[in-house]
Formats: sequence, C-alpha cells, structure tokens
Amino acid sequence: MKRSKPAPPAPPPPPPRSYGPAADRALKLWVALARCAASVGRASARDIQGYGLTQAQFAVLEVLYHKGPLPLCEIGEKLLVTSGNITYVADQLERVGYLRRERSPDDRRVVRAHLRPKGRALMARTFPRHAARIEGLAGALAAGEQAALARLLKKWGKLVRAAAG
Amino acid sequence: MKRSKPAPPAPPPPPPRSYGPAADRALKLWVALARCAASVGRASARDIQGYGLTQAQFAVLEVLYHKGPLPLCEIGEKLLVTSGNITYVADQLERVGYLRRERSPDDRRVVRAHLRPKGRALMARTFPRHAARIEGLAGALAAGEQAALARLLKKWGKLVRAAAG
DNA sequence: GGTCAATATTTTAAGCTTAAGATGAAACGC
DNA sequence: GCGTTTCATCTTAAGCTTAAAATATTGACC
Repeated sequence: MKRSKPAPPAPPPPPPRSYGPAADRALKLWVALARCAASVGRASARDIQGYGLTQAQFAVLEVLYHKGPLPLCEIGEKLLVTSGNITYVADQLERVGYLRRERSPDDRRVVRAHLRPKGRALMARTFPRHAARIEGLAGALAAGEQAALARLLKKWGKLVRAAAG
Repeated sequence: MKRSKPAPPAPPPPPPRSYGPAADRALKLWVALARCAASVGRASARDIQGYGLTQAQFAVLEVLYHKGPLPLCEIGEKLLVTSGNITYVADQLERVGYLRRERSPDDRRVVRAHLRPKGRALMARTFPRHAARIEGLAGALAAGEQAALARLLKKWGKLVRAAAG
C-alpha cells in the first residue's frame, strides 16, 4: 500500500467498443432501420401536410379509399396502432365530413367507417400525387434494390411480429 | 335523353387498382418500411420499459455512453429529432440524476450533456442486455440478409436526407 | 466598432400515440 | 338459461414530438 493521499475516484470504465459480431450487426441494422424510416416518414409527412392532413389522417383515409368500408379495429390492425388511436383519428375525420361511422347490424360491437364523397374526392385528387412523391423518393434506389429491400423488410417485420405477438 | 325519373347519384368511381409499376413498387416499399420499423421499435420499447426508461431517454443515454459528452444539438442530429425534443428529454434525465448540463466555455451558446456516474452505471448494466435482445430480433434473418438489409437502408436513408435537406 | 445573418438552446402550444380501464355486446361452456 | 370470457369501441391521463417564436451568442462583412 502506498501511503500517499487517498486516491481520486477511479475513472469510470470505458464502454465496450463491441458487443460481439452478431450484436454489433444487429444494432447497426436497427439504427439503419430507425433512421431510414424517420427520414422517409418525414418526407412523406411534409407532402401530406400540403393536403391539409396529418400522416395519421391520410393513412386512415387511404386504407378506406383502397379497401372500402372497414371496422375500426381492422384499420388499427392494418396500421399497427391501438384502437384508442383509431377512435381519435376517426373522430377528426368524421367531424370534417371525410367519413361516417355505421354500426354493424350483424355484430353491434363493431363500427364500420365509410368514406364520404368528400373524403373519396380528396383521396382521388391527392393520392396519385402522393404516390408520385413516394415514387420519387424510392427512385434513389434501382428497381431491383427496391424489390430486395421490400422483401427483406416484409420478412423481418413478419417474423418480429410473430415472435412478439 | 331518357324521360324517366332523375337518375340516382352516380356511384363513385372506384379507386385505381394500380398507379403504375414504379409507383406500386415504391408504395409497397414504404409500407414495408413503416410496418417493419413499427414492429421492431415496439419490441425494443418493451425491452427498454423494463429498465424504467422510455425509448427517447434510452437513446440519449446510449449516445452519450458510447460517444462521450456531446452538445445537445449533436445529439439531436444523431437521433434525427428537433432541438426542442432534446431539451425536453435532457430535462427529465437531468432531473433524475443521469446526466448534467455543462455550458461550453468556448462557445457560450452550446450546452454539452455529460453522463453522471449513475447514468453510466445504468447503461453499463442494461445496454448489453438490450443489445442481446436486439440481436435476438435480428436473428430472425440470416447474417447475410442482415448485412444486405442494413446496407440498403443506410443507402436509401442517406439519399432521402440528401434530397430533402 | 456596428450591423446583420446564422446558430444553440429554450419555451409554448398543439397534435399524436399509448396504456389502462370502462362499457356494451357476442360467444362459449356447462 | 347463466355465468364467464372474449371482443370492439370509447374514455382518460400521461408522455412524446413537432413547429414556431423567443433568447442569447457568435461570426462575418463593411
């Protein structure tokens, strides 16, 4: 033992530079996914704001436009959001006359959302422009890259949902 | 002209079934990206909740843990969120003693966030477990698929950010 | 030096999203 | 039939995130 002054507090151990090859690969993948989704989502949201809608509102209208009237719970499943969220967004869209609710006569628990003509007209006018905008973003990648990317994303997403419920 | 009763309102035109091959491909890609990111993000968030943190808090602590003290604006750039958001999250983390702010003497506009020992200890204890959880999620794909996916995501994200500012 | 634009942070208001719980309705087992 | 469970929707409270404006500081240009 040295008999000098009590040592200053030990410097904190540096963080590991690696967590193993598999973990490092997985972490990089998750960071790339989150950043890419944020960037594309932001570009998409800017476009949608130009139509006077939020991303959430546009997503609900789009599902109804392309799939027809749907129970609220099915909209939530397709968009991967909670039922409370769909209630909230549907309230807004109903208030401004883009859709109407209709309670199902078969099962009085379910409420089906129907696009009103005003909402259908909005989609008919804006969706092609939005699709062109997304096409422009995807154009940064070659067609083959887009297909490969979509295939891997779909596969991973499906497996993750299956693993986690 | 027929002279029968006025015709009932014409049924609304059905939505296009396709917006062209390129647009269809791009839209499917964007849907796959959004759904995959939501699913992985939700699984990651559930894990992080077990440490008593939100995703946003964990992300800030993680950046500081692995990169060292950083100006708030740089944290925001790395996480692709606004400065106001970083202020909000840093307030919470400062309040519970995980980090401290330190105004830079060189440029008195910038505030650098430093991990406190308590925050560093939390990361040292939890991050390896979190990395293992992410590794488990990524394990649904083969190593080669993970690498290909990460490469495409990074490429697309970078190009989209370059195009949109 | 003085002015003006750019930058870092904070503040504020508004909207999105979730978890948890309440309500009403259907389905199931006995 | 009857109780239990499950389901769809709605409600509420809380937290996240953003855009926009305010503040303070820096740097550049004349």
